Amino acid sequence: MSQLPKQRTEVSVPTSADVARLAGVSRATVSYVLNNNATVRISEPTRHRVREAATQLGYVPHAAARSLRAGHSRMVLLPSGHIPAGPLHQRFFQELQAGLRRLDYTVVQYGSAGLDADEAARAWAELRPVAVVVPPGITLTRHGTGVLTRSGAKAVITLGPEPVEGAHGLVMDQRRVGAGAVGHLLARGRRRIGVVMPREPGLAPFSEPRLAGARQAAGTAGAHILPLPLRYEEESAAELAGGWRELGLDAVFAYNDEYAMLLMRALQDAGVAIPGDTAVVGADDLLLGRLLRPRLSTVRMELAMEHPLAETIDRLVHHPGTAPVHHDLLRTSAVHRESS
Amino acid sequence: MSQLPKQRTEVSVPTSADVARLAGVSRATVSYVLNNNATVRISEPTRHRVREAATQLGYVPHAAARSLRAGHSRMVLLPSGHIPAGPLHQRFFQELQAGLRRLDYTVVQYGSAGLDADEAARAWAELRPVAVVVPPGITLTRHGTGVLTRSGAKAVITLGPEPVEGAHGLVMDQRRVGAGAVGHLLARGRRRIGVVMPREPGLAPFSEPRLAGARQAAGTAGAHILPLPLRYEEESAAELAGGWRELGLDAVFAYNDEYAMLLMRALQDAGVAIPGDTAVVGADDLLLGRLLRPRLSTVRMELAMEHPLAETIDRLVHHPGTAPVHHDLLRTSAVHRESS
DNA sequence: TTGAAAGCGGTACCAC
DNA sequence: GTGGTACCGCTTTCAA
Repeated sequence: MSQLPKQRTEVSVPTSADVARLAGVSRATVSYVLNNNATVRISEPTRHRVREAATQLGYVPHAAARSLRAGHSRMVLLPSGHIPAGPLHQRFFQELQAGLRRLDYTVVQYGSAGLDADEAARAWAELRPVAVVVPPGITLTRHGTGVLTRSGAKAVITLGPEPVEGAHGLVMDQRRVGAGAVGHLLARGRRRIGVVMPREPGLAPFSEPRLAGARQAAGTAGAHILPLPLRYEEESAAELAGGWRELGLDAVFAYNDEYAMLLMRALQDAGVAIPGDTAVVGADDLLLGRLLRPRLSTVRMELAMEHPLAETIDRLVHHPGTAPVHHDLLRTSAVHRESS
Repeated sequence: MSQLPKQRTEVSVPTSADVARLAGVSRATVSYVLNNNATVRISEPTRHRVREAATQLGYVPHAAARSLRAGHSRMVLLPSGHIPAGPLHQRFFQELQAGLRRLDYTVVQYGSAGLDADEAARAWAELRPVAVVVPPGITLTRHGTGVLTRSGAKAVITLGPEPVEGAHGLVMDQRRVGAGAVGHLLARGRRRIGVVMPREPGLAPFSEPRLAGARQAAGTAGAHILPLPLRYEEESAAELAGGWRELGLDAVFAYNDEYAMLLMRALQDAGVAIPGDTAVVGADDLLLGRLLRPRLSTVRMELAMEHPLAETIDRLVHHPGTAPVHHDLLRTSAVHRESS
């Protein structure tokens, strides 16, 4: 465009060469000093000059250049979707992140909403992460797993409801949630059980298996299951509650505590007695559910991990090639309160 | 350790050189073809052979190498903390992310919990992002801003309650929330107003300014403000409610709807009439708040953005050096329901 | 139309 | 102790 000798309006970013020049040493020395390389002995005055120069220039090493040279990164990639995580996942990721940081990994969440499964896997692979942890709600295919491992990922771990071939599966089988809720309702003598299916997009990876689990539990007992689509809005709940008696249900598993609270209020407003006419069970054991009257019965979820996931990942990184392992981590327990 | 000639158990990751070799062309040609470079004409047979080779090898370009060569990345970094985002922020980030993706940026969240402000800024700078968007709850210092811009970030934007020198501030002044709540309560004739201060760590960046805003609004009207520490647990709420009458309050702004629901239940259980004895106001306008009886009054929050943030960022990236701009985006409106 | 080669920033081997 | 230098994977200029 311009004939000018390359505009220099932007102050150029200092490199290790700049530090070397200012300190009057070579780039090699700069690298040794700043990385506290123990295999080589550098005199104290030199070390000082290098550090001085680095801080003076505001030098920050270039992670990409470093990992390019090293041939590997210490980045653990967590694809993230658009689903607001429940309390279980929040705690889980919190811990995972803290654990990985302690082991000196860089944890990065990559927003993958709106990409199809294989596009997404390719996009992740471009970053050359050393490990990828795919949360429930994000689809990972067999092909995607292949792309990731072939691009150098030492550990590909899926947390989704379904195991994926080639990836390690620390699976959280959502069917347990449905089964737990329905089991509880059956034990309390209920036989015609509605199961709320959120209409909100993106929740299907959770709601479908929960329904399947509910059906499974009901099947063996000869009980009846009826899916009930519901939007997370008062009008939708009022509508569902309006036709409630015609449904002939004596219980409902409401997907989670939030939908349960919504539906329970609508049922009460429609004159349905709880738990007299209909028992209501949620899931997640939210604090707010305990504030209702009647107090909301719920399915509590916990993760059964012998070892923190961060350490498992670290082990996989050091010993790759381990045959994929599949564990179901989800433990559920029905919590009986007053609504069932 | 071992004398073996470098274990080759791990299949090496295919590079553009591998693709070139397989296709019988040079690396340059591979780059041209795979990037659809329009400035150079490559024959159709060659293009085909290259693409063929790439898919056969499962070639995925190395993002770090690419941006190293290019001298810049298209990565927008979103540091993230450990604070569960409210509905406002969730929507906001959802939109931001989608918008940035449409403009072909790579959006990456970087877990920064447990790092001090300047360590964190340095860690972000190592990734050489082209832009950084710092959400409320993450501290960015003036120094941190300097580190980021000197490392090549074209846009540093803070969303925190406080503007930061050197960074663009799309500020969300949380004082408005407190002021809105208290203004509403004053208008309804309340004069002795409690303000719930969550004891949970990490919420101070929100709760402190909300309290300040409450004080400000009360000050001009000669009303009284009393901070009320509260843990998000039933016992803590029961304790607070137990000594309620001695506090002599006729209203409470409960930080947000969740704390409001918790406290309101405890007050009702302690025999405090709502809104008769004490008015309760939350914030966030959660659906669940509408399900209580009395329905929870709240402060609704919205963002007033003329332009989507993604486009603003894109503009800043193309025209850096723009003087930092500070806008307060937060618009609040008190929503009167039944609890006040 | 294609290829050779330089160079982005950092690390580590090998000389001196 | 310290410096020279090759190289990681990719893009792009310049020549052929």
